[in-house]
Amino acid sequence: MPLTTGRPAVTRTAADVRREFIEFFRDKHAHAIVPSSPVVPHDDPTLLFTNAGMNQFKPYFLGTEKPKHTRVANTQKCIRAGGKHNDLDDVGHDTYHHTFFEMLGNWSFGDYFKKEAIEWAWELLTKVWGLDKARLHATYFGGDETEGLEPDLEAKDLWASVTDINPEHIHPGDKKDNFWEMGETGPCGPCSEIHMDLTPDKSGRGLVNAGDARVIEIWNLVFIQFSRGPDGKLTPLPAKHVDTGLGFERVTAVLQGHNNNYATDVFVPIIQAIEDIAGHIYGGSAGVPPVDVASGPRTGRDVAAGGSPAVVDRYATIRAGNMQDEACRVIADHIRCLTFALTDGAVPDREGRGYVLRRILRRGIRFGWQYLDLHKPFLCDLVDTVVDVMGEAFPELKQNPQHVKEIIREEEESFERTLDRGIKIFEFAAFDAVRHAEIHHELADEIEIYDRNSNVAEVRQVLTPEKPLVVKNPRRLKVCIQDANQALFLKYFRRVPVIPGNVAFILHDTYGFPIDLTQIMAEEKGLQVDIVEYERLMDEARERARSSRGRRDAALFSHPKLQGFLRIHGQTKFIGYYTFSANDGIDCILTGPELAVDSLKIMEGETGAIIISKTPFYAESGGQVGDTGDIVAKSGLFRVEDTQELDGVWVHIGKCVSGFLAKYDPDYAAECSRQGLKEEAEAHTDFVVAKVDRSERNPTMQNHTATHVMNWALREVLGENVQQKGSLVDPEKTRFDFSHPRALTPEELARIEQLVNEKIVADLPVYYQDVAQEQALKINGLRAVFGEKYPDLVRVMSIGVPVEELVSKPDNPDWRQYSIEFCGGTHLKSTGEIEQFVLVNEEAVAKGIRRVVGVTGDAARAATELGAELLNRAHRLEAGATVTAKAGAARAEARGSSKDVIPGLATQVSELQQTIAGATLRMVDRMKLRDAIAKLQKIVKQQQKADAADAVGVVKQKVDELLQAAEKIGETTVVVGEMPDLPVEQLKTGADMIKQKCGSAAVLFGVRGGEKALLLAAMTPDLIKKGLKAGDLVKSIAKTINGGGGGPPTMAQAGGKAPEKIGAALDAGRKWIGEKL
RNA sequence: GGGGCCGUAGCUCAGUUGGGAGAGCGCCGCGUUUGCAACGCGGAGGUUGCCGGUUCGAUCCCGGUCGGCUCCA
Repeated sequence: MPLTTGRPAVTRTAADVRREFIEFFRDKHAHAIVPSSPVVPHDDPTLLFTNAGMNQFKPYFLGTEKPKHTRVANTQKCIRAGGKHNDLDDVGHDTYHHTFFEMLGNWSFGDYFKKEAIEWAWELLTKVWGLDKARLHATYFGGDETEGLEPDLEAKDLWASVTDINPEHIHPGDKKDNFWEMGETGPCGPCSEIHMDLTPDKSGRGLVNAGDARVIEIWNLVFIQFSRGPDGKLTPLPAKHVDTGLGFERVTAVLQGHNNNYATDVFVPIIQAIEDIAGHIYGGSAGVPPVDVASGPRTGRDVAAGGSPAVVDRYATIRAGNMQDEACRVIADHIRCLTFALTDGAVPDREGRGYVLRRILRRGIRFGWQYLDLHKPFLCDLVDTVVDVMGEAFPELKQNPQHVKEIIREEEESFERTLDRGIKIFEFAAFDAVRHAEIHHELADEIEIYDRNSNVAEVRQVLTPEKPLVVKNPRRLKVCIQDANQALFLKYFRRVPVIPGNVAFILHDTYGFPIDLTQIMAEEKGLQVDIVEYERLMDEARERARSSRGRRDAALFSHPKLQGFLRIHGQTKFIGYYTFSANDGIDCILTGPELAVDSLKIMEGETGAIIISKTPFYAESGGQVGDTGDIVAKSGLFRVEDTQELDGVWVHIGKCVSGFLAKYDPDYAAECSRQGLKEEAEAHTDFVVAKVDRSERNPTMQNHTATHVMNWALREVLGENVQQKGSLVDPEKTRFDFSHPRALTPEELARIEQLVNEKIVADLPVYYQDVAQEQALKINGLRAVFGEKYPDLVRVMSIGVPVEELVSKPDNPDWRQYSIEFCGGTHLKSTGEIEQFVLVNEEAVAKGIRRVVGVTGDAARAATELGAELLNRAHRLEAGATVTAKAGAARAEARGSSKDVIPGLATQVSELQQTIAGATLRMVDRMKLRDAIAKLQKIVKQQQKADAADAVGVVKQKVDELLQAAEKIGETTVVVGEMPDLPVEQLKTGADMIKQKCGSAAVLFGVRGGEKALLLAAMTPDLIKKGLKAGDLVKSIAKTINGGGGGPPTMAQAGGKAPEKIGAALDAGRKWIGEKL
């Protein structure tokens, strides 16, 4: 099946394809080559993963940034999983869906357009790569009446005129296939796709865009020429762009003569590595000559290396339904995805993109586990192969593969535990289901259920076929896991020979056991899963999650109004670096539930957002929170609670707290004037004053500048490997996440604090200046966030040395002694204004990532003082406790009794602990306090133990005394008397002693304890039979001591608030016993 | 962002109308046995994650918090 007409396909490797694409656009058509952006978009929280080549060029299309080059080409690593189009479940099942893939692309930003894009694509495919023209089809946008869009005849004609494509191979396509949009609004335009016909006889004409695997799309040429406004209308763009995407894996497959991406040298080495680990032969022996016994069994290597054209490549064979092969494909795909994602800084986690990765990872493990019998970590061992295959094109893979492997290994081990647990639960459920079926069919019509751990048959329950048990509370499942006891199965499971839906659901929802694994395991045992019920429960759970969401930010981000606004008014001018108030007319007022209503006015009590053309309010960015403050008009006051920036527009979100504010609109005002609405007219021509709340902004600036100094100090103390992973700066604190393998020691924390405070004392001036990115990146010691994308002109901030000096001598080694960062945030004039800095927390947020929290100024002072005071308190307690413990021991010996040697120590320690938990303290102080409290708790424990030992002696003595004074009624000893104020357990032991000694005894103790009274009663079994129940006794006399009580017949207690009535209560008790006996 | 589950002895975990904290394994001691495996007897080991509330009384009920697991968006 020759797909090309040029030189033999086998000689062109994947690396050749990638290189030839790049060379073609660079050398022949003057494109600048840019590196792939990371697959994890650190700067775009709305996007899970980079899922298209255009992601990094989005600002150019939107017009918010100017491109450096007008024509660009590259290969972009992409991950498609977890987001809108989630084909995770198809991966491996077919031969062309991937979680990770490369997108080759060429772009024009207002440079060339349709003609060149079409001409060059055709040139590359047919002339350079020699693809068979008879197999290539092109599509163009066929127009759409509802949109009022004409067909893209320009593209159609170009195909016919600038290429030599068979005119019958040019097909129109509808809006779904041939009109591309970036989102609800924004740049869009018709596109033209190139499809490859893989049918043996080149008869695939009719299958273009039919979703048939035999004719696949390989290249999409998008012509961006419109912008869709918020009203849904399309307006032509002044600058027209080209955005193309050529699926690297697909085109490589085609060029190597395959209709199967896994047969290319992109995947074969990985599949071979899997074969070696699993001992499975992919593609089986189909078409492979018999094994040569003398040279041993064939391995994958032989075939790939052999390259004998006579042999059908078994990596190209698809054995439908062969799950071992499918597992190999799944694993090969997933390990590529994981290696790239982890390399670019993502980490498997239980939420967000980390969760998507975890799912991919687990899917890989599961396929290996289920179909290839790989029950030990194996994915981690495949990382090296991926690095071998891809490391040349993506050198970042070679940086630290060991790290990637470790993360994967740990995940594999933890999933193994999950599987183990799930399998146990499943097996009990399965056993139960089978068991019940048998009972139902073969055995008696009545089953006795015995209590566990009891050899004597104590019948608890009798089941009959007419009275099946139904699971009332499926959570009780765990009972069955621990007890290999059939009685409990019967108790908790339905009598049906299927795995109940709720069991399957809980396995999935709570224990993370994949449903299809449950099903497969059930099939193996000849059981079924109640999948209908399972799905119902899943839907229910989904509905719960869906109904309870709704975030303002998300709504705002997707708000189409702002896009339209941007075009009319342009970007907001931020003037807040040096000024804190501005005078301007209101450009736009947004109100309504999702800020969706474009209003003329905002009234008192209404929440909404205000947009003005210049503002001193800092919008949340670079970790610094948005400013708060007021927007003041003559007619009213708007309180700004948060400031956000969207594509260059500053949005002041808050509430109108008095009067009203009106949009600046002279025309409307004139209209109002004509109608005699004077006040209204004034409001619409009023300039408002936007004032930042300094009481919040000042500490925020303190914290932000401190963050920079701290970032520098962290590297000084912990080394070069400290990479910023995130930060949050608000008026209260600075929170900073960075890569570091272990917890910080108290010494390190103290050293960091010290370095920062030294810089504060030195009162270094803060400098900033906009510098070309290229130039700025050369500065020695400059800190940038890994993976963050910066504009071409960056704001460089440096502390202690002017930016000009840095730029003039970028490689000066001294620069490492200064904090130099890219930053758009607001800062102090000099470090002295930070006043003081302390670290108040240090913790792990993910493997290899630590988080520190620091405070400045007054908060730092307060934390330091409080720490000193609490430490003082702890030390005093400790000193006191040690002394009194000794004295107390002596006294206890002398008196033979001691309830509490150090009065209130336990309470004081617990109070101290509570204070610490909620307080802002220096981390080093907190650590010291923790140690001190641990010591104190030890003392408390020792004391309690000693007390208990003492009490036993006291109880014994007291019991003897009471026994001597006890009266005897018949065979029964009646012991009624007062006991010392001891822990209840000790008193109960005393009552037990009496019961044991006497054989038949009624016991009633009374205790006076400060403001409380306690009664404790106990009865021997013979008396219970006679109707003397301890519970009844205390209930009947509890009211005497102004309290209440109860308990089982053998032992009961009551409490009350009248200790002086103990005597009376005991008398009443004595009388009660006497009457009953 | 919203759910679910778990936290009890060194380990694995039991423990329901709320009423004196348990089992198995492991550990220590003694015994049985030619020895091993095994068994028998005895013992140590607990702030029931932490804080608060309800109650005469909380491992148990309620609220909060910390940590682990898990699902959905």
